[in-house]
Amino acid sequence: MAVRPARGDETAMRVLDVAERLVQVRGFNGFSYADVAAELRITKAALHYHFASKGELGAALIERYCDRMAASLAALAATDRSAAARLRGYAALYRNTLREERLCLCGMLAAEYQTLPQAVQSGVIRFFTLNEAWLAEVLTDGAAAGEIQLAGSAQDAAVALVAGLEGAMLVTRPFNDMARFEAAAGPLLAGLTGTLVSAGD
Amino acid sequence: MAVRPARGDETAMRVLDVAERLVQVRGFNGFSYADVAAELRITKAALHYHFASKGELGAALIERYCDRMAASLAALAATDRSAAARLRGYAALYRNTLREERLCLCGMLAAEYQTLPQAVQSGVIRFFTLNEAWLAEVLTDGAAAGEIQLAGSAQDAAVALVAGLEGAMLVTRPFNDMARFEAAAGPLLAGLTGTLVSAGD
DNA sequence: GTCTATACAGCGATAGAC
DNA sequence: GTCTATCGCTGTATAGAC
Repeated sequence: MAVRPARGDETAMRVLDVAERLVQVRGFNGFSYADVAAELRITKAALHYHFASKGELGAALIERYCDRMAASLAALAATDRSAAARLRGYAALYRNTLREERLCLCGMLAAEYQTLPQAVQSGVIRFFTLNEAWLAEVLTDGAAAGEIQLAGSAQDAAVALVAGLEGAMLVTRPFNDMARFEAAAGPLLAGLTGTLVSAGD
Repeated sequence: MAVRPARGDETAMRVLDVAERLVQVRGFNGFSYADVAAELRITKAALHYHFASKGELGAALIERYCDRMAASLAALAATDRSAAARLRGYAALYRNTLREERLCLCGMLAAEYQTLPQAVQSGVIRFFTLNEAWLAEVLTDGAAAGEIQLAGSAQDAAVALVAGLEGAMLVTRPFNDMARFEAAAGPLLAGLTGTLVSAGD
């Protein structure tokens, strides 16, 4: 089974759905094939048919996650005209994930990074690089249009944004209180756009 | 064995040293009694004498970590006169941890939160609360002295600071490049103090 | 593509000797 | 306080029937 299962492979997709949620909630070292199999009412052996090893499953998870994120970013760029609106839309992706009591898949995997199979590690790197590249472009455009005030490079600001949002999810979930996320995420955008952004924007 | 071992219990302290590093590097679900025992050249059974269960070990880890953090914060408050200097000192605590390729103990545990024994979960909450209370006081004092510009409440700014620093560690370690940490952490302080803070300050 | 059955290592934890 | 020995369970992974 390839890292990227065929789009029509319904069982493989269901496996990815369940495993993705389990990683986002419990971590890569906090779930097992047995957990996925039980939820789908199939056997562990059937799982291994679709994803021979846990590392392969992890790599496929990131692959799909990156694809979907790239699609979300493309949609954001197509919808929102202003850089500030694109950034608010970007933050909303994190907010919506946290609302389901999940962390970002790759934020979770970043914590467990030192224990991950090599293919999963490089996927994590790819995800962050992808995000920062998109953000840096939005920030560069916004700065050129006078919408965004950059203190340093656009790339550095992109890194700071991703770090801030990942951190906001991380320290919010134990308290189960979205107000903490807003307190942590708000200043990230406010500092760039020079505006106060209220919760839910 | 109590959650807080006697200060003179040398073996227990060595166990905590090793376990702490293992959790910070690999996570609570990424290390085992066997790992600790092998490193200390004792048996798993001896470990269980000092910490009957893994949950008890985890609780003791946080207990000591909170004590040490409280001591560091008290030392910072005693040394640095300005609020900005205290905040820089606070950020340096995170930087120094990351330099050893470790995450914050409780940042790591926050990622794994949903899988942790209850006693460990409440310890994580306690750690963040402790940090935010200290930061909120520094920020309040700094605002009163005109050193700090707060857009919202001091408590919200404290939450944002902790989130930003935890996130900076999280997204830096996979890249093994401290420049990423500086890019992510710099704006956190700059936004409060109105100054650009260069790496290493 | 899914099953039963199983291999084999590792896990947290305990009993009891010293 | 540390040991040997072991328990019961779960982990990932595989073989081979259907």
